[in-house]
Amino acid sequence: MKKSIGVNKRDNVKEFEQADSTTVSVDCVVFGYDGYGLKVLIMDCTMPHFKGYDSLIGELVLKSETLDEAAKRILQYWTGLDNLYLEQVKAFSDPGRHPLGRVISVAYYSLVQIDNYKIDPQLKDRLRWADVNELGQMAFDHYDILHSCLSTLQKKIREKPLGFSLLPKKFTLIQLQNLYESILSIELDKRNFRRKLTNLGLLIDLDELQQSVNHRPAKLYSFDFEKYRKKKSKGNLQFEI
Amino acid sequence: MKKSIGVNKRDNVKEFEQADSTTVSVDCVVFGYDGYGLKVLIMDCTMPHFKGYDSLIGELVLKSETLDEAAKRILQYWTGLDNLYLEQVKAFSDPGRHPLGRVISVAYYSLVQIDNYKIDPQLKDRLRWADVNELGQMAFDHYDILHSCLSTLQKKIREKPLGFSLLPKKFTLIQLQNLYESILSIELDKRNFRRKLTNLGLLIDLDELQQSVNHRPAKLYSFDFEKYRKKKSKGNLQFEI
DNA sequence: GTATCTTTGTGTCAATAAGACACTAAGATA
DNA sequence: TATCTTAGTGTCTTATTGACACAAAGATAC
Repeated sequence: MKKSIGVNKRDNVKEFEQADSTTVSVDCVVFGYDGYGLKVLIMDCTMPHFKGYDSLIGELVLKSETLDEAAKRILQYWTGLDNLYLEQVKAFSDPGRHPLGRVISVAYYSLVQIDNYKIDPQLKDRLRWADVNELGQMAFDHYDILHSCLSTLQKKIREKPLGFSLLPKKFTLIQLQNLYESILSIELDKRNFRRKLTNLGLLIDLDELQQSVNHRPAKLYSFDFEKYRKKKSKGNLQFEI
Repeated sequence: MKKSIGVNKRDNVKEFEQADSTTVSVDCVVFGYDGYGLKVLIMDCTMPHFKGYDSLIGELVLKSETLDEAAKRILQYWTGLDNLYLEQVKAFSDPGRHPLGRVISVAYYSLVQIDNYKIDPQLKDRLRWADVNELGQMAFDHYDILHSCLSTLQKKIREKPLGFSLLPKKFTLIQLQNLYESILSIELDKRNFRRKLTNLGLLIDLDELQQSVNHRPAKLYSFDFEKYRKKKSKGNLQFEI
């Protein structure tokens, strides 16, 4: 092995200027939950190579912005929503992943309260909520990106209170349980689940009942984000489901 | 909000061709453990802006390779080592992070058995093992990158058998415990730690004793990676420390 | 070869957490 | 008022975690 130069490229300003340059994009997996299953916001791809294929929401990154800022901008543009939970997952970099040339894409996922959100009418022929399990082949490597984000979500939702970003502010314990069951594809015991949740001490009992159901209405709760932050900063908390 | 175009940039070939392009690099946090503390392989930065600063091992990414390939190439170049544990952590993208222009850097960390590895004599005036805690200001945003990788390591080492990639193939239980204690900055109970490890059933008792210690020598073990893979694929395993 | 030194290696009990399990209570509707 | 549907609750068993102290093995010095 030769160390012929003894400097790495970064050290060398000239080599830097001649460096391979790349296009960078952000692709965003927008998850939503409608009470029945986990949904993803899917776009109809119009690019010639993948015309008609399902794709994620994504755009190229500008030189002047961070990736987080790009992801926020893209979400704002396509959903009109702001202040969503947003997390970087992984960079995808197969040189052949984009038919027009080298594009490295950084994947994010984000969580939306699906009930509070209506797809912009101007975009409604290009955007739809798809069931996670219904999606097969997609444009680019978006299927891989989606499933990579899904496994990250499955892991993180057990360690952090992400589930509450997918539910309405007021929710029932059964809705919460169903959410976990459908995201994790497991069954949970109702009583043990409730014991765990109430022992956490982070749910606020709103003393309100569910409306317009044709059976016994369930009690409504909300999640105490403030208390969660406090407990977490004091270090005496491990949220785990 | 205007949806004036109704297509995102990716769909549009012309816009793609005019897109902002970026330089992408990989920075690698190479962790090692010498029996006393967690070490990082540090390079002496020669770039004018950061002359003499500590930096991580990094290079620009080529157009023809994936990020994983770039990371492997960089590690191979600087350490001569191959087949190291390697994991992508996060992309760093502050537009001002590199003084020569826009460079997005993707951080990796990797694990080295420090005893099996000698720094190439040709590089030994530029490379050194530094104690994680001794490092302060570094070139670029490498201090942030280092600590981001460190927290990922701290989390992952409790869920996956990464510790064994930092130890010699034959190790004692006390070495293993010390490793966990110094990476996690916690104290562990000797008996409880051993109970947990032996209950995992993944250690091979080599029926050998430590050599050249001036006290009672400890028994040597090795980790049964094969059994780990089997158990993991059958799903009846949660490695957790 | 005996004494001393250093580090290794081991077991139990109490407290806490997790898992399994079935019926009554509440409100809606006919 | 009866019936339907879903909500909400408690106990027992088993598994896991945490706290804790001393004898055993080999190295070394005399």
